[in-house]
Amino acid sequence: MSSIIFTIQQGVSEALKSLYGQSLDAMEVQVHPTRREFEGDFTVVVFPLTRFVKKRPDEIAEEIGAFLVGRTPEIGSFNVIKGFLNLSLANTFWSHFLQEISGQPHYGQFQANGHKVMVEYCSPNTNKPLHLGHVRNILLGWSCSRILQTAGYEVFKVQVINDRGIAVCKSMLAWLEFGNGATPESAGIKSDHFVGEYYVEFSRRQQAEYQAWQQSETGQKVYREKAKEGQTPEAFFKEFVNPYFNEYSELGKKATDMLLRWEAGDPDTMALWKRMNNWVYEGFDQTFKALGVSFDKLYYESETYVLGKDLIEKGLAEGVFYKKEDGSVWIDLTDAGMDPKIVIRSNGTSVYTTQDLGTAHLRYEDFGVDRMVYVVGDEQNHHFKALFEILKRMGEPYAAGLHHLSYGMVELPEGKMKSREGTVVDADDLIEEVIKEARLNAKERGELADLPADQQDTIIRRVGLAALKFHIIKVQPKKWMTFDPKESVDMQGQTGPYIQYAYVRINGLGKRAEREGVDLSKANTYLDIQPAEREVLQLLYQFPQIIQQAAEEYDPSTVANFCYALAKAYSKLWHDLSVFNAEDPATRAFRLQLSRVTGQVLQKGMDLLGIDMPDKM
RNA sequence: GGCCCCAUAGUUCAAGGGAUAGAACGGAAGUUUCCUAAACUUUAAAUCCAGGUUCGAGUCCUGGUGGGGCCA
Repeated sequence: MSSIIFTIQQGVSEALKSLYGQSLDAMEVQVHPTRREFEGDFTVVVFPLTRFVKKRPDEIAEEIGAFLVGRTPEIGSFNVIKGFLNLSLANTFWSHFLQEISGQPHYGQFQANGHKVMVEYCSPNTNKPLHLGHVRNILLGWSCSRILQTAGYEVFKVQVINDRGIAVCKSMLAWLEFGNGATPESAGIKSDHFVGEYYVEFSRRQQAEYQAWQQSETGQKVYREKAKEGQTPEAFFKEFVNPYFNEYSELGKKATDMLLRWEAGDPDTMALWKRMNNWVYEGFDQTFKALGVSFDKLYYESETYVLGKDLIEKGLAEGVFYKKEDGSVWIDLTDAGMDPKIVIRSNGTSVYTTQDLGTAHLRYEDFGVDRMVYVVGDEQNHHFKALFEILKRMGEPYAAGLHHLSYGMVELPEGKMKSREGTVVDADDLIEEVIKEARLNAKERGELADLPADQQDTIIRRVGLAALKFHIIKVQPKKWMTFDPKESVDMQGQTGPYIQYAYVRINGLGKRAEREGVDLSKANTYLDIQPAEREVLQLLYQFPQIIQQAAEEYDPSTVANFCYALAKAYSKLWHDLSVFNAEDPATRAFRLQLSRVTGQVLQKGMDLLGIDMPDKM
């Protein structure tokens, strides 16, 4: 299907030549869908043309309009408002369009483009369960990979699991000291939550330890020696938290010792580490499954944190990096507007950037991707800017295809989530909550009453998750968002279930048409296209461009908003016109076909967001 | 100190330099002998401030104000 937009652009270009003897490249002509409140399908913006043609914009518009209608069969009529030339396409164009996409069950799917892209998302720590922030990350990552795949890329989904470090050791230590050998099974708690409780337990114990220490002789002595003049004990000890944990805390020392034993490969420590991490993974897997997401490969920080040093050596030899007298290694990024960046400390240890360099290189070796997308929160904007710049200077072959899909923090109506204040919204609780709400709604409506319990459950899950997922993903990634739990379970208005509902109505029609063996072959004889039908057709026409745009901008919210617009247009059609009970067979056939394609596109669009459609609701 | 991001109805979100800034929730008023009312219709309500560029600015530029982040 050649683009009608390009046809219009070419037509305008020819009109300029033929009417005014001016030449303008067709691609320069501004054409966009006509706004709802005006009549027409596509609009040519004429204002810019006054540079070439010394006439009033509306005069030029009239002349070009007449020229186009005369020689372009797809264009039926036109109207001019100020400098806007609104073109209405012929009914036959829309009729043909519908016939065409009716024969394409995969309308919107692009041909493979030969590019391979990796999408990294989620990247949790193994000391506590997933929370609302991870949910936004996971939904964005999943959706982005679906969109890229549909846009023609071969996609690999990965995550890096932060499975080592002091935080992980804290959970381990707390379990060892206070766990009495309990297991998730014995405690009857989901296994990642079980481990998370020991992390919390550690913090609690250490807090108590600090309180006691403040009253002790040592604590008092430190206060007398180190407090600033006039500083109250409360203020001083609040500030002194970190030095305390590092220098005085018994538990802190035990945790640090454990980290050292882990680094030394102590067998007991390794065994404990593996055991507890496996509990966490088991729990994560349940959450991933509940959210309907998966990964092609997992990278573990315990394996990747040693990477990168050899690349630094190579870069040193090539003059990308430089060594200071103290032995530390740096890269000068000042001409890219950044401060010099350290990549190896003077004691020879590496920094986060170093292992990220190594990991990127490893992934390239693993998959041969020419693009990598990192779905990571915006607090790391600077980190990725520096990382990408370094990879570019190292001459890595995929360096031009790196992208940080940066997303804003999720806040609650009360403000930021704070683990210390216990206001973190847990992912599993959240999922359970929306499903509960969906169940309540379903009961009230009673539509599912005849179905067997397991089918009801499937539907209720889909509806609940649609509410949650759509609520999060409709917001542009880079925007910080306020997550109101009450609104996230809404099922009316601009929500996932609203879109599902439009689909379910269509599904009902389709089933009935099939049951009654309705003949759709007369669909193409219907030409009296109504405004509500035309609006749906216009949106269907945009679908491939929406996918392309979403892929180019790494922005699933584009697709979410499109799905909503389409569902809304269809709901309007449903209200204004009869489909099954249409006046004559041709009209009915046309509307059934239009409905079927709309359902197909809604399903495909929502699939790109990771949202499944129910048959009934 | 340096760099980056955000600011739109009461609230949560839209708006590829283009028309009268669009939805949803909440508020007010309606629609069901007819394909599922999780729907539809009507209504009140917003671009942080001051300059500038442009035929045209929520959008681009400069300077403020407020909020947030990052780098030492």
